Amino acid sequence: MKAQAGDQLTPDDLARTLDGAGYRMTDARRAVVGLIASRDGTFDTADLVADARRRHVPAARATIFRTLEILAAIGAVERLDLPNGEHSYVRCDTRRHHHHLVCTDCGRSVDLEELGMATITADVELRTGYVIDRHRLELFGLCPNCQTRSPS
Amino acid sequence: MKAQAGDQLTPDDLARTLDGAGYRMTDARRAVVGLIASRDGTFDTADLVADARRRHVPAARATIFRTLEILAAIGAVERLDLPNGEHSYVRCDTRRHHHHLVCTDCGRSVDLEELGMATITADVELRTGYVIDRHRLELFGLCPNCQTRSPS
DNA sequence: AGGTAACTGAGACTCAGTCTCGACAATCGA
DNA sequence: TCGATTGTCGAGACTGAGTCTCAGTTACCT
Repeated sequence: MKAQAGDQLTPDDLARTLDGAGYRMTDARRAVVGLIASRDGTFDTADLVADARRRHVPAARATIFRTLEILAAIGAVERLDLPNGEHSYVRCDTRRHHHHLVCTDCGRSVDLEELGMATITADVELRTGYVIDRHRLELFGLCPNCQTRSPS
Repeated sequence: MKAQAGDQLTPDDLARTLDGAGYRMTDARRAVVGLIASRDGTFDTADLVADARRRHVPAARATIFRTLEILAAIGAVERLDLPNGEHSYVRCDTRRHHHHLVCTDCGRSVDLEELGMATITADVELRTGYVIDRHRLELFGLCPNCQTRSPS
């Protein structure tokens, strides 16, 4: 795993993206972005709220929700639905269309581009007559680390 | 689409399945199954609760939640996460592994089997070292009906 | 520097989903 | 057929994620 927090979603990288999308760069948003950047794998809003309190970061609960919404809108973060029904978020290391492969043990996630879904959706459109305009694909399993650690 | 309510999830078909899985067949469950059978496309718990009240069906809110949980466990129903973040359910017309193609307009859904995901997950396993044990794939678009009705 | 619209924090609010618990009923063995 | 057992039910309290409101603050444009 050489993907340290850093290739994406550094505070100033984000600042530029936010700015480009017409959002203001505020202390609170910088703070939330900082919290996310220091997170590894999937996280949920409760995690961030707890982090904020623990580290005395100035970001109220509502602000964390609002900021996540914006980050999701600009594709810096994505909302996942875990197999157990819970919601969580992941940082996205690319802004292009992609999918996530999530470790069900440690929550660490890998971005996957170009999985050949276009072929599949085209085929389904032919078979069903639907016009498909979006899909959700999430893969779950054990990362190499957790495979060795928990030999179940 | 010739899949009328009926090839699956008729009350007595369900009764057999429930029984086979060690669950009791009760009036309340029969009632909930009836509500679901008369539903078309995706629906959520609020829909069923409203249906139950309207039709004076004896099934309390908690019971509807509990029954849906069981039906999901035996694969008669599946929980979806709509693009807008809401949860909903669909009847499953097959008990085998499959995916859903949902119309974002009317909510009608088609079951899709065998989309070639095995190839994709095998490829991803090779590339990432993860062991993938489950995935979630949902397709969204407009059904043939809604395409002609809403030419947006 | 000043004006303005966007943003923030605090906390009230909503509502899906869960839990509790006493009453009830499906199933099984006799 | 009749209890006993144990799963299930209804009603309503409870929980917690997510939203909303509103008065005060702040980033940004000029």
